[in-house]
Amino acid sequence: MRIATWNVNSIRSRIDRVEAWLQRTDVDVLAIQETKAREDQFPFDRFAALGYEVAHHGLNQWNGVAIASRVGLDDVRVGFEGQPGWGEPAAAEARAIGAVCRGVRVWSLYIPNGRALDDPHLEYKLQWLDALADAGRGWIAADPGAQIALLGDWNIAPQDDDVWSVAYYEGRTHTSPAERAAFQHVVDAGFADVVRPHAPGPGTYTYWDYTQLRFQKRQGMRIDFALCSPALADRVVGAAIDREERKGKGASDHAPVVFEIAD
DNA sequence: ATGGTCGGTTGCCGA
Repeated sequence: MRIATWNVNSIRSRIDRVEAWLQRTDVDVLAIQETKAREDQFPFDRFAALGYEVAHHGLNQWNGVAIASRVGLDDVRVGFEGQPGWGEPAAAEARAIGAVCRGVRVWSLYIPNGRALDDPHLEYKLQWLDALADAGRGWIAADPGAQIALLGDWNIAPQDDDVWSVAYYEGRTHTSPAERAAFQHVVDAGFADVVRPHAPGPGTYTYWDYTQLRFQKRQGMRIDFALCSPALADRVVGAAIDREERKGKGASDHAPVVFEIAD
């Protein structure tokens, strides 16, 4: 079974690209982030025409997460227990949706950006990841054989090799010790990055800023990850980052990340 | 050359 995660940066503006990509890549499950659409705006029909069922959670023009599957989509969950809110009053954003696809509990996650080191959004990001780690630890404790995939845009580059320039990110979000520690909390809860062993760095990225010709200059970041529970990680037989999809007019600023598990 | 780019409830904010 082939599973992928992709921050599409608006499903409505990217639907032609997503459709073409699904047709040529043969993935069974796609976790999507930043749909930037309400439920009534999501192009469910375009996915149905390709044989994919979709569970989507979108509240407004921001965030938005979905799971498209052609191997079943059961027990859909919107958000996870303990997921922190944002705003005044604080409310849960559309950043997490889960579903069981052929026995695998798939989560599509859009971790808060953080915005700046001195911005309250950074504390929100850290709390969000700690809550996810706590929830994930509980899921594995309840069932050590659980097949769980935490997929998405984590907005953190865990290692120095994951950014084109360590110096550039000094004083910015995504590489700070606090953010890296928060990412590690999820790893420590039992979830392993199953892509890195198959797509090692340095110079291996999943995101390139639209500005400054970052893609053309190969100046990116690895911030999109597939973290799997032990039982699922044991089944992974391959993985790749589809850098080709970042090319050309109309591309998302993120590339799809794909991994394959043995049946 | 003090800039450059996308997206959407666009003339501003979030990424």
